[in-house]
Amino acid sequence: MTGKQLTKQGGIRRTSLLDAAESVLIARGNADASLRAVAAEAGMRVGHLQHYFPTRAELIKAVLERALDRSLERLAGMAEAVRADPGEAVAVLLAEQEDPQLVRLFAEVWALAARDEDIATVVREFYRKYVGHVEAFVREGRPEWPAESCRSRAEAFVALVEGAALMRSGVAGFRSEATDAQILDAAVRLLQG
Amino acid sequence: MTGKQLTKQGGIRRTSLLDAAESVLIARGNADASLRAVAAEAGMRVGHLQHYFPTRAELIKAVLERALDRSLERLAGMAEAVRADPGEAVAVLLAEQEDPQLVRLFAEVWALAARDEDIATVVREFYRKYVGHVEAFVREGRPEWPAESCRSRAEAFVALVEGAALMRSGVAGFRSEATDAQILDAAVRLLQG
DNA sequence: TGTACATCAGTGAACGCGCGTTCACTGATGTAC
DNA sequence: TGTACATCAGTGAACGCGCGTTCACTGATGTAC
Repeated sequence: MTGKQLTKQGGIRRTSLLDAAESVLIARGNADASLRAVAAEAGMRVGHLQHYFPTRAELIKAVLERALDRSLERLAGMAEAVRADPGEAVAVLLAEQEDPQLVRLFAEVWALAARDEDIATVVREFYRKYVGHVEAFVREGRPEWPAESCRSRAEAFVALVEGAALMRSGVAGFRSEATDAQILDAAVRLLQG
Repeated sequence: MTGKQLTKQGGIRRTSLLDAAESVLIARGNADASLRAVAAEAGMRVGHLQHYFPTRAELIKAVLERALDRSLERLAGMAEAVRADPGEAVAVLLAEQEDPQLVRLFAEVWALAARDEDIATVVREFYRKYVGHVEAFVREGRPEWPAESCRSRAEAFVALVEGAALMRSGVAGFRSEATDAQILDAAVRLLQG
């Protein structure tokens, strides 16, 4: 896709193909997300889809990249909320992760990353930036802490939050207020001691 | 499979089919794990495989059930180690989760559970028992704590440990001693305050 | 403003391939008398 | 101990199907002069 020029209409079509592919990926999973299903969801023909994404691999990669970028933007937008009230901000983060579609998408992301080195690179880059944001939050709250401590706390925080998203979803079904409170407490403790 | 009688040889064959299917599932992922690949890995014909597992869905389910049971047995076997030194026991648990094949298998488990209600039931049951074991560890260490607190701490613990397994793997690549120490500290704090 | 032309948008048929499943079959093993 | 028979183990060909990809094509849009 790198060298391809898109008209205004072309850009719109590309975006709706990504939307369609994302929703098919969430609904059916990678194994059953066929180009025909994606094209149908977008109201296009397969050949037309291939005009924008010549191979299936390119389409899937583009879908995941866009979704991960979106997550990072959401996180970056939380900076002020964290400053105001870290506990409340983390609670909001956990609440956002209750979205079943988001959990399904991330389950696909992890499974694909574990197997496809191309996707794995994208995903590692995502978590590198994710940790970078959290590390900045930690640093701001506890400027006296050494850099390495901020980083490792940020990484442990991300591990907890990602695990919580998975376990609080339908996959494991940990959904009680008491559990949420324990997770929240542990998360905040990692952020600010 | 419920009503099928197996000879001694039949039992051996069934087991090696499960072994083969598990290793193909780990190596290729659910999307690319074909019955032909599994049969070849086991040195059998497809028709022969189907004698033991009439449909693909039954095979996959059996593979996951066996793998999850194995994980639970490993956990149950840790009871004494937890009693002796909880911190060390958790460190061992984290170390075991560094196995890339195990992480890949769990990535498939989560992705499948998020989509297939039959698998989801199996997985929820697994986590119910998993939490049960951890809850017993908490209770033993802090008998004065109320039951609900033990349970919610156990659930938060499992969320942290599962997230850590994923993030410490190739998927995110959080692999520093400092991060492991933070995770360990948070995990032990959930177990015993 | 008009014309020519390159490029992008979109169509539709066809390709070979690997898939899960079905089926009819033979050979091996265990069991009842 | 021997025979008959049911059941399990294993073979191999064939099925229809949906898949990703290729390709030659027409129509629409933008750009250069």
